[in-house]
Amino acid sequence: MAHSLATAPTCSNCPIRHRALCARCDDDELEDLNRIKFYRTYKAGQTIAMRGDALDVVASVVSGTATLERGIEDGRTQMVGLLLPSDFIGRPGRTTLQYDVTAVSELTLCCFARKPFEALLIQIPHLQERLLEMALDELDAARDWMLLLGRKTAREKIASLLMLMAKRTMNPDGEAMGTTSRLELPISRETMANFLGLTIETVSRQFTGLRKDGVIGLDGNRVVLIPDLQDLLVESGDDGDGGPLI
Amino acid sequence: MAHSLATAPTCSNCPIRHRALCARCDDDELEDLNRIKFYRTYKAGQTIAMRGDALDVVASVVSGTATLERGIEDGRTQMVGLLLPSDFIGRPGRTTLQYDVTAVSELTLCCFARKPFEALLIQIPHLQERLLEMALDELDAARDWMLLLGRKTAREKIASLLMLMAKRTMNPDGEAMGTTSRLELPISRETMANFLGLTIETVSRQFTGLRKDGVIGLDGNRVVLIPDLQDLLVESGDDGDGGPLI
DNA sequence: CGACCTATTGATACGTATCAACCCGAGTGG
DNA sequence: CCACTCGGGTTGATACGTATCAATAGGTCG
Repeated sequence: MAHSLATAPTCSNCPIRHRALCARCDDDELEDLNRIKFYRTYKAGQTIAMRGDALDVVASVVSGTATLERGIEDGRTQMVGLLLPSDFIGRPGRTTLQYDVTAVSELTLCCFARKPFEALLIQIPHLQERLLEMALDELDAARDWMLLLGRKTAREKIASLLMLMAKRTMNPDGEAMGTTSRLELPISRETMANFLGLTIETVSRQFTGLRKDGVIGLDGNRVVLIPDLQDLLVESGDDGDGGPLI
Repeated sequence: MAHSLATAPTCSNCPIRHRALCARCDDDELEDLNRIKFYRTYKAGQTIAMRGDALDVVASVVSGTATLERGIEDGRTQMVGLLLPSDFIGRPGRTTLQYDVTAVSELTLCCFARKPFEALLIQIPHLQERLLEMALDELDAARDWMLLLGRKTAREKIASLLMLMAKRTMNPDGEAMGTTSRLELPISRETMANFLGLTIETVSRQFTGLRKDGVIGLDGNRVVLIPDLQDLLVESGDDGDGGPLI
């Protein structure tokens, strides 16, 4: 299971201080959170919690990547969320978990017991405001994903996923047009397939298709080279105007 | 465009008083909301707002049905939300709309100008709490829909949609097992197709398939008879345990 | 009555799933 | 050091499900 970190970093130099749940909190409020927080770490591939489990802690992702998944009996599963640093796990007012949560890389969580957390939520409006904002952002992302799942072709799905990761990974204006971007994939082909509502084989075929057409280059299994982001954007089926896929 | 109601009903006998945004508000808080609210009505088929429009009002659905849709240039569209009475339109802190909103039946909205609404949101914690709860519920619904779009067959999709509507429409324990349930569809085949990520033809074929197999009966285009809800549940691919699709 | 809209049904095409073989790099143990 | 295995990935042949194109039916409205 999870083991605690040797030393608990302080909130003030926390890497997700300004993007996570606590983004709007002032120093006093941060101190309230600090008193009840504790860390947990997980290894890649480890199950964090399963659907139906009692939900007695909520947490923020500090570092690493986790997935939210939903499945049916016969084995089919669909990923419904990708949790990156600063994302939040759990929901106040609900006592059981709705999804399977899995670490896909080494993962560190900043945890709070649910009861005291809910108390703080009432006490600190900044917390509630930020949580609302984050929930609405996730809702937008989920809805964009619905368009992808319902209406896009396999090739468009892959291109969309690559665009999504590229936008999140790369420095905002780092790679200008003309420059080849280098994208390190944080997830396996199987995870991508679950994310996109495809099979592993189809994912693999689309990768080779995009490579043969010169849209991307491959350097091993986990590195994608993107000569021209605009080309990839066209393949994704999205229009440029701050379209879907935040 | 929209025309105002002749008389503005009072909040206290509002049909969505206890399920909408204002569910947790006490009488004083309700009065604050009441002062800034106004009604708008739309006809079936009418466009309420389009993606990119300035979002200067937010609203609750009082009666009728509306849809939230997202599209790509080439004409493909995917419905990302079905708005029923008590559901909320718009989000605080954002000034432009992300989706196309359309009335699919005669529709009445209880509207608030965004600015004064955001002020009330800070002033009335009950409002913020409820909005958070509703956003998280919608997020769960969106994620369940992702499983449907990504992994279910056409037949399962139709069965799931019918189960969803049946659960929302029928009185909780009204139709017990053994009784044939009667379900009036609020949406056309085309709307269903957009919702499920299918074409009209496929929707139609699945309806006749389910009918030939005795899972449902059809009485005209808009009425479905369900001899045994359990049979339909099996077809939907969901397990019984308070599964997906609220 | 004809025009029109929604829904149904049929024939066929196409995209992705499925089943199966193979490749490759990393461990592992003889 | 090499043979072995194992997991992840790629590639191929084929099946199946849904989209597409096209024609028809039924209802409503002018």
